[in-house]
Amino acid sequence: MSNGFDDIPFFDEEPAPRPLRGREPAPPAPSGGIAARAMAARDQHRAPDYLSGLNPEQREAVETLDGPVLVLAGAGTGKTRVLTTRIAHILSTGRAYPSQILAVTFTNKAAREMKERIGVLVGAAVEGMPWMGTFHSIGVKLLRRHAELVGLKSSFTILDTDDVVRLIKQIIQAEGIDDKRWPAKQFAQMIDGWKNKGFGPADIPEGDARSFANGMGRELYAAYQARLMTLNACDFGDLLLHPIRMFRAHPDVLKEYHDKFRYILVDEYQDTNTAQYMWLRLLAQRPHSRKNPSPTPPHKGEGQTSSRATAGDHRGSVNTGSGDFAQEERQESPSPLWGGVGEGKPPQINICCVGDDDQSIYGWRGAEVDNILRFEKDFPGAKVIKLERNYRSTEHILGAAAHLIAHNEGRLGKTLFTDRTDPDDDKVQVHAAWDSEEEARAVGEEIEQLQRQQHSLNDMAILVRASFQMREFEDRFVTLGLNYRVIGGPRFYERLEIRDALAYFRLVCQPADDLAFERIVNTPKRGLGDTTVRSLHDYARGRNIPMLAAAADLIETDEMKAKPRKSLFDVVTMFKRWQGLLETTPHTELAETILEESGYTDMWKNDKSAEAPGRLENLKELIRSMEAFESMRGFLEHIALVMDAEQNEDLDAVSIMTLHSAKGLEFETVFLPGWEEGLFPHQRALDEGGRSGLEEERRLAYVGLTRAKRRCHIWFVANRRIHGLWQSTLPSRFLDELPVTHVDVAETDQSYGGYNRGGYGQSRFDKQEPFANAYSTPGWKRAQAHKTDATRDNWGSRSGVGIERIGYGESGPRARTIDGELVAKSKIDEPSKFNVGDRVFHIKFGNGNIASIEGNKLTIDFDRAGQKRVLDGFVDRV
DNA sequence: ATCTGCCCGATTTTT
DNA sequence: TCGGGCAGAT
Repeated sequence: MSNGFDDIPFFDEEPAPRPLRGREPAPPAPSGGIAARAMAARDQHRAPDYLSGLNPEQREAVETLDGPVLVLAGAGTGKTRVLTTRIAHILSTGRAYPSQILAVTFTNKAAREMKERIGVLVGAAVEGMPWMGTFHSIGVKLLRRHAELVGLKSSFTILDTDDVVRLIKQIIQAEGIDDKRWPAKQFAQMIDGWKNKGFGPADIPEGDARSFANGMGRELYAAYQARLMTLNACDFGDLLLHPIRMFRAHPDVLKEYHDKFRYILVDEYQDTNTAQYMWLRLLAQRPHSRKNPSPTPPHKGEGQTSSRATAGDHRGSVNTGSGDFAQEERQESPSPLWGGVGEGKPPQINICCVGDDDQSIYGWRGAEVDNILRFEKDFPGAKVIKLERNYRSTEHILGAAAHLIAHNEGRLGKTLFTDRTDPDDDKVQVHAAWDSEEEARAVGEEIEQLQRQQHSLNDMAILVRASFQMREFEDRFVTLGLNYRVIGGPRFYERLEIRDALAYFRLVCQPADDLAFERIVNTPKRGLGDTTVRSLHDYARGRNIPMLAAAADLIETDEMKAKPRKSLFDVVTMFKRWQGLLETTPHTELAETILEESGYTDMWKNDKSAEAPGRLENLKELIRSMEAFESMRGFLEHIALVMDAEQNEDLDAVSIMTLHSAKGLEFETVFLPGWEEGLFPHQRALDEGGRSGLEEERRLAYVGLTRAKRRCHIWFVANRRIHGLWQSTLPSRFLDELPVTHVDVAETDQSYGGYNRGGYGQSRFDKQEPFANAYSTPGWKRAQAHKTDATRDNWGSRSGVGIERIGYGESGPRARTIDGELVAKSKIDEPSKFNVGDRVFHIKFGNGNIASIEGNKLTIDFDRAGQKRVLDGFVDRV
């Protein structure tokens, strides 16, 4: 079973015998046994430290250890605290050993954080929790152990997206399909989508199979899987699917894990996809008692080795099965796996899922909100605990967020509250700006203002919908000399030189890694061009051997011309040498040797381009980061799964990131720019996702709002450049969905873009408290009074050009028409009423002369503001 | 092999 | 509009 990859032996994981409550034939509930009663009594008088300070709901979530539990944890309600305390509680009550707890998260960051926080509670015991990690890292662990059961060797490599795309491209080309017409990238996404749903090649819906490359979808997918097998490689999806397949095919193995995992905890359950859901179900089920319908204490079944997985389980293995088994399982809720009707007490499943349906924002990448909505059906008798007491934000922020999210249907329904009210708290501020440049400028000023009041930049964040919005803020902050950091930009591991170096290391550790081979065989240049690689490739494929092995063969023959043959000989010899050093030389030293001897570092040393020194620096950094690992293999494992680079924490800087990457974070002050129709909600979400797309966007808005602890500023602009074209935009419908009681329409002392809602203010979605009412607040009225005719002309409906649609591309069936609303749509064909040289006045930029005219767009040299491009509606002749 | 010019596309992102 | 990717030329 153990294959030498894991240093933790599987069967020796459990510490020396010590009576476990769970192993005794005692009833599960703490109301029964003597020990339990004693514990309950003790709890009443002297609850353990870690329980004090929990509110009643949190405490219930921590202490309900028996049976399925769903914790609906709203934003800022102490979710992580509950999760970590629950684990501490399980451990300290002796319910399970650390190694008997399966705790799954989505991201490495979450796993790290959880580990840290449990460490604080239980000390070194956290080190004994090998089954805490991401779905993928646990999947890898399972697979390394049982690789041979799914036809892999335990040394398999994990391919990242880039490798996958290159591989698929090869396959598409090998099939003689035009890879221009049928892009590999697109197909990689399709495969990813199928894998998210748990579909193997045999399982994909006929329509899907047909829609790619004239019906070749299924064949290509199968060819891809076959190729992965010969490469001894997995993609990310396989890290989930292979274990599922293995568990289905080998109930005995599954049973080992059933017996092992006494408690399962899942973080961010709303983000699970179908494959993850199936994976969890397999691990959480207790099929033992189906054979034996009489009520069985959960942990009694130690000796029931005869029990097997249910027949339903064997249906369609992931790769070979037929039919849509994911779908089938879906429809069976409550599933017989959980102990169906008339079968007596359902088997006990100590699974605890924590999540928030209102923060489900990853539907587009396969997450099924439905998993969380269906929890009670899936796990009959589940206890659902709502955490609604928020410890993060002001009442205004919570009020705004709650009112917004209430517009969604299909939610489990929570309302966050706080009892900390402070009359000094700011309401949520809504600001209008002329264009995105002004938006950035105004946000910059606001930040400087706060900075003058001694607020740390680290406490501020700008959360955007799409990353192109970041640039303008960056530009502005560079001008201002304001520190900022962009979170979630291009990553360390994605850099060319890092990927090259990793390819060398991969090939040393895993000689069958053809993708790595192809990447570096001619890097640095060795005169091994396309022709050589192609013949190597063909030879290797013909014999079904790795390319490195093929190279070793071919250099013995006269297949090749002398020059490439010599180069190839050198490559093969180098790799043989390095492989020999693998076990004897310290891995960091070996890494340096590899990069030196291969000529890779020299390649960059001889490169006189500006980036070269930086790349060399990155390579050094790469080797430095290897020091933390035991071996090169260990390092590669880490890099495959944990591909983030640490940020510089010391710097005091404003964070700029997307709303998606902000989930889980909090800041004193949050800026939410770009609340315009078409951008947020994003047009594509609307077009492709319809109603549910809109709801996901709304959840994204909810996530944005609830990141703020004390101050939240929302911005929308009148004009935004999209794909190089200036488009006039409408304020986001989400603004209409904010409650007037918690929101202020802010006046800025900048020139602002006043905005007249006209008939539009009648919210289309909000029956109760339309935000339009805010426009009768004193603040707004004052703002109105400042408006000049020039602005009204263009913001109002008088000039009546009208805008039919916003967003990009062709107008689709969902394009909105707002009668007589708003103007300033770019119109190239109509002659301008202005002439070059005209003296004009602009509300924001003052007086200037028209330098050129392009349709309704004017380039004006302003006396004070310099040259700007503006729409003709915004200026008047002087 | 390296450069140049043309064409396409253009949310969100983890593992 | 602007940048990345790729095909074709040098």
